[in-house]
Amino acid sequence: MVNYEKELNTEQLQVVMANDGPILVIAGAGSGKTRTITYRVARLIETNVAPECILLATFTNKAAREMLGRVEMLIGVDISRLLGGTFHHIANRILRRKSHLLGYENNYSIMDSEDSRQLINACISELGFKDKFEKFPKGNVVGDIISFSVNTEDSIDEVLARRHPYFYGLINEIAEVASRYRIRKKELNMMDFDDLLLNLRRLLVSNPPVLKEYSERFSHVLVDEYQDTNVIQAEILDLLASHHRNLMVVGDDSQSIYSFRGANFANIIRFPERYPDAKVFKLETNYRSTPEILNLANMSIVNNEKQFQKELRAVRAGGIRPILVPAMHVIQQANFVTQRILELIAEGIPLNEIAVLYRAHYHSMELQMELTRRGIPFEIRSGIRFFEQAHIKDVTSFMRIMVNPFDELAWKRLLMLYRNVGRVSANRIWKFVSAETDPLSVVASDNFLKCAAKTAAPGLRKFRETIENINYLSNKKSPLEIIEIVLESGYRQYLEGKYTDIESREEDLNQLGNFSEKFNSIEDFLGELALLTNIAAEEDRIYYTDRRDEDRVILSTIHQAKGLEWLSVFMIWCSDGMIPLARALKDPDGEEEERRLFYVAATRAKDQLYFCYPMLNYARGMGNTALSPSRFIEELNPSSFGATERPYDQWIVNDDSNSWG
DNA sequence: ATACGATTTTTTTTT
DNA sequence: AAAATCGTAT
Repeated sequence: MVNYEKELNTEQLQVVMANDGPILVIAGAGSGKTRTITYRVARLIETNVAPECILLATFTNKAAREMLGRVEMLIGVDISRLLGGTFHHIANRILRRKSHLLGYENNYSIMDSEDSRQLINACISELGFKDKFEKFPKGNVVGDIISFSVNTEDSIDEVLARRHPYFYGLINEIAEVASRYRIRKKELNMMDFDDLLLNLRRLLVSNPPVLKEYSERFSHVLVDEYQDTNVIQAEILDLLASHHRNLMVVGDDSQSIYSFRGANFANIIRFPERYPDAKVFKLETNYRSTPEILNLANMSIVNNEKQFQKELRAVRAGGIRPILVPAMHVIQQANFVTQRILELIAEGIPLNEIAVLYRAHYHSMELQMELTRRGIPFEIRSGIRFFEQAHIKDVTSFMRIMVNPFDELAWKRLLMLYRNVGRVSANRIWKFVSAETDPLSVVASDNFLKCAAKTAAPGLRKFRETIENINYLSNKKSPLEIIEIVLESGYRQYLEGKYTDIESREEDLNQLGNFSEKFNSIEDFLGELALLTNIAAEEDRIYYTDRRDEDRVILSTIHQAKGLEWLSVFMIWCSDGMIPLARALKDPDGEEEERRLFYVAATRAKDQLYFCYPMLNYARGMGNTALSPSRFIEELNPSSFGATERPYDQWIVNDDSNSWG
């Protein structure tokens, strides 16, 4: 038996022991939110709730896995039947069994953002808008507009007016693209990320027996990071919990930072209105940060108008005040951070207890160079995702056409890998093979070689060879085997010709192969692929060939740092225009959201917090421009304050060590 | 007409 | 770093 009284504080214990019924938990940063949910799940199971009757919605799949792992450790019960993960994962799990009710094949594939961008671009070309208009928005921009409109349930009209007034004149055309995109997805039996949510809601709303089945099954629904849910996700939860009404949502409105994808913290603010009988708990004791860090974070967030009243109390002993470090320019900023990291290492702080946070991926460029130069190992948690890298998508495309021979996007991607096969030939070949009942077997025919230009024939022959190797003896090959075959049949040479870092790319493919072994079938594997971000974050039990230097400094966007903590946190590019990001301020609620982002970054730090910004920045076309410190820092230091009242100290770096600037 | 390589532009955040 | 664009070669 777990000793709940001993392992939890009073606030947490009340939540864990609360009776059935709707529950809202407002949990400040570092207040033991994850711990509370974990113990609540353990408690439910100890009181004889079957694991398969519990639903746990989290922000990342990793978070779910970690919590469930801890539950198993606590109570020693097998809970593999408990459904937990992101909304997209949960939706996928349910739709795999039920999507035929909505007119999909159950083997639908999930599009990642690249797939979706390409398909939208195709729609734009097919409709002739690319030639007709001087400046028609690109696929990714149209994709953002469509997605935002779906996730907020605002019309395309409203989205354009609010976020892209520049394209307002093209409203009809954009709506036409959106509708064509929707039709094409359906024809291809594909769902994008938004479709997973939309279709789950539609399934539950339009099929009473399905709603009955799941709402009766899930006697307890628990949700983490509720402040970052959107309307559709909130409705899905309401539906799934509609029978038993045991819905527990946990979140912190001050940490709502995903409004760009439709998250609306009105969900958490209005929860008591939707569930008038909801019990409301607050976790306000912060175990993570020193009072100095917390003081700064609290002083910052009170500048937001829209928020729940709450007060985070520190329990830790006093430490040092956060430190503001103006640097001359970007290079000096990188030098300072690197220098300070070396000092921290010398003081005995482990590398993985140090993080550098920033607003946008490209803010880390100079620092990466400097860390590399000084030989400090680091891990980047930003930028392109593992499964979206070209070589990963190339190889998995072979698997995709094996599983679904009518996967147009995969076919075209593969064909264009070969010499003298471009967009036009790939289209022609696709038209030819997709007209057949078995597109894969026509690859062997003579006509296959002839349906494109003569110059393309050698490449197509090579493609045919690879397909034949994969289908050799008509054995169904595992992902691992397919990767090996693809590499052996010429892809390795292709990589060598195209990239400079082939070793690491081949290593990626090996990792992909190992990772695929965790799945029961190639279909399962492909089905989940698009929902994963990177292997390291998703699967920590994977075997790395080399774990020697797993101790690394973390470089991450603020968004990806959510929920994590480090002893020392550096926040770089703290200049106005970068945080808040100038572009984000176009939205009327942008400034408050950016302040929440600043708050999230600051509350990641346990002991030490550094804000750095360059005073001069070289911008293309404008030469050197002067930058001011972020308004979020300025507002902490009103002129009425003396130096001791200020929540931070300031350091002057004198750096004459380089002549680059 | 098509493919490809060189050049230029462009980066918010993510399932 | 990656994608879009442009010019040249086949």
